[in-house]
Amino acid sequence: MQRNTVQRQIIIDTLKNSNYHPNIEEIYTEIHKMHPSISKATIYRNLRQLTGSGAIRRVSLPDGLERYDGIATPHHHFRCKSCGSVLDVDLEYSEAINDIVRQKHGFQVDEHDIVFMGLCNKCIKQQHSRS
Amino acid sequence: MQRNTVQRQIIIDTLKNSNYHPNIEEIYTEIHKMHPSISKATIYRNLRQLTGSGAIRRVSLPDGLERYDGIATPHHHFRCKSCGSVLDVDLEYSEAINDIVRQKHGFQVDEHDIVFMGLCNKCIKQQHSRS
DNA sequence: ATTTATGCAAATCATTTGCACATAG
DNA sequence: CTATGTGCAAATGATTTGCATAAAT
Repeated sequence: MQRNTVQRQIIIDTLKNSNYHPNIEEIYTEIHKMHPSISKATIYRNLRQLTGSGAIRRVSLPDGLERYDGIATPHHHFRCKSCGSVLDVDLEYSEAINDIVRQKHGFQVDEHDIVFMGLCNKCIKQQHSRS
Repeated sequence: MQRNTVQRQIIIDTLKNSNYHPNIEEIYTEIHKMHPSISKATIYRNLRQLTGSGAIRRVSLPDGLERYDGIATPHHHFRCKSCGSVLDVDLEYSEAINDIVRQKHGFQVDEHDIVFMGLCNKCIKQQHSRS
């Protein structure tokens, strides 16, 4: 049975309080400030475990480390090609699209993730001011 | 200027002839059968280069190695949670959804990837026969 | 009391890189 | 000829694991 350790709770809290989808390195750095005794191995083990149990979500994107998301409900992401930041997208999660794929291919479709790519607002502004 | 080497062509051909999105290990193994002198470093370098130039695509999925796709035009994927295979999804690529996100957030949205997850036909059958 | 989790360090696995040589243009 | 690419082996970086100890139930 899974236990409720101090370390695990700190990891969960850190993730819930972060809204920019940190990778393991960033999570470790953040936690290390207040709790320098928590090891990276523990963070790795817990992130894997929590992802498996559905308590948190992993966000896989081209390039870069895996990122983690404290929001467990499905939602979509935007990744800025310039600064690399990953933002939540306010777009209704469509069950209907799962059905379309199921009907076309016969697969059992449980979920889907969408990753949008382009330039974020900050980088658009910077590009304009540079010209 | 980029050159046209024998090795690069073999890597491209191998990818075009594969329709199941191999990872680097699988690409290497396949190439190694016929061309044992081609090194893994060369495959790494070329996959990176070809992805950068848009000649091939990288498919990033949770868990597992990066996969590569010889089809350069955007399309979506399905990943079987049971056997791990990655299949192309026959679903029209929608530019409209990019616009929706652009209008809502202000981002410049160039493209998006959708990954569906569930059980593939083979694994659905196996599940039934096991019961 | 027993099982699960932690911290550390070492091991493993994937990927990149330095370098001497080869080859495409 | 010269710039780019290759193969090899070594280096790097991320992640996992073995083990003794600690903590949760």
